[in-house]
Amino acid sequence: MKVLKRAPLENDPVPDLCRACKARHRGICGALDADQLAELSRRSHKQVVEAGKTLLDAEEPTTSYSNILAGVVKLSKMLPDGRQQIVGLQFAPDFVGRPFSPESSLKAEAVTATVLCTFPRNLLERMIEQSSGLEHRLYLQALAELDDARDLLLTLGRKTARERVATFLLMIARHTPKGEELEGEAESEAGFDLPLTRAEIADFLGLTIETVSRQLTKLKSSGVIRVEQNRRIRVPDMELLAAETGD
Amino acid sequence: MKVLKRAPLENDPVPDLCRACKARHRGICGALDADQLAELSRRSHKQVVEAGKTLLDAEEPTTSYSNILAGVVKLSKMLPDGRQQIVGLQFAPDFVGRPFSPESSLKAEAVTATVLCTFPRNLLERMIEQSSGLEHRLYLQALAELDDARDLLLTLGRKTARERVATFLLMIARHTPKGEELEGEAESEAGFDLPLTRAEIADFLGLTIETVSRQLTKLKSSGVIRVEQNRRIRVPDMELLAAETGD
DNA sequence: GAGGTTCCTTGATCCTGATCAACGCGTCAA
DNA sequence: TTGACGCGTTGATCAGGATCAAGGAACCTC
Repeated sequence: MKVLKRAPLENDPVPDLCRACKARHRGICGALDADQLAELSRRSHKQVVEAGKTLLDAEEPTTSYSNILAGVVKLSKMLPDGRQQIVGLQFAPDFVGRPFSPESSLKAEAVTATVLCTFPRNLLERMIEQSSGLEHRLYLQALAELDDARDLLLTLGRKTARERVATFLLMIARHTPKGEELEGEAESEAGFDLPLTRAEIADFLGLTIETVSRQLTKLKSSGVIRVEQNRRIRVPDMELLAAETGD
Repeated sequence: MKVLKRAPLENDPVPDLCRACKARHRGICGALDADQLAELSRRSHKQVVEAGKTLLDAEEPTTSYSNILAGVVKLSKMLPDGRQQIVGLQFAPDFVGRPFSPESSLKAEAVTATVLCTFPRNLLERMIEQSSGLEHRLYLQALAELDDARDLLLTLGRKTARERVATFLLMIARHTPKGEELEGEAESEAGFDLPLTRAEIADFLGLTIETVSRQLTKLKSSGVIRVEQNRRIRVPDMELLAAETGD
């Protein structure tokens, strides 16, 4: 769990792997030179966190950032009276954090068991100043997150409950890596597991638990999806699901 | 309207002003060295566009970016059946464009008469490669836009119609520069003009025209705001308005 | 195996905001 | 002057999704 205090090896066979987590920080490591990578490796640590673990808290000073190696992280905002909205979902190999702001205005929380490589905030911000490649990677991710957020805005502002649920299912299907799909698929049937509970899906889509549940039931009886043991979804025909999203 | 073909002057008294629009591209020019600024100036042109003018179109290849010098620009997305959602509002001195994507997934349109300084897309993308300072400025703006988008997600996902309208009014109030406020204010009364029509406010808030109109009427009869000639809003007590936003 | 807890589904009812419709007002052109 | 048009308001009604309520299934712990 703690840092590997290994000195940088000039002849390291895999010089672009973080030595702490033994993985390539896609989007981070690739932009660093050997010295920077060595320093980042020294001050990173790999951790496996369980579902529900808070990574960043709103109104709390941020002390560390992470890269997601596996798992799903939700970003959420809350109103004083407790109403909650999930404003983003992040998957490997996303970077988790809000650079250049002493505190995040949102909460980042592991949705599933999640593998992270974590490093100090001020180290990253120093490296950004040194390495324009690093900032470029982060900029590209911010632009991608902005695109995602605006897609979700369209969903929340203008789509019906059924369209929202279909949009969500399609999004998760697209984030399920090939090879992690479920077995035993007839023809080109797609299958995946939902990483979120019904309550979380509701908080993502601006709906209630009951509405999410009912819309899933309706999509099931329309033959668009099959649902097995709550979390497991099968989609006989992706086109059919896509036709339900409204766009 | 067209470019000023002036050679860079070493002893220019205001070297950080774009020579085309005679303004500082806040967020852009400040990050450039003298040569870059000269080139940008040469290939920029200042233009005044009227309300409704499209700056960027969804699914169309992007050929130019702009800085807003004055006015308001809306970013919107549309569903095939015509439902529309405004996913962002931009004010001076924002940069308008989506770097590193050949085409935008959204439409950018002037909401009011707007003054722009416009330059070719590929020039900017080349300068980003040369100047890490420039990319840093753009990254900061993208992060700010991301924060805005996520605030709006909370509004669309979890707030009531009344809260949404109050949130919108407060946002416009905050974007009205001091000094451009309306005259004749008793005590610390705030006043401003709405840059958007009711239909645009509705598209921003995920509501209908009628609901926006009714909620404005209700805020008026509650004494939170006064409305003069449709577009002019006065807020006797900002705290009272803020208390209506839900956060 | 009893009871608790979490997660999910389903039914009944309610209510917020959408929809449909009419009208007022200002502007512009014929 | 007249009518058309854009913009906004208001009223009547409707409906989609929220709320309230109950219960089932899986998984704990004791």
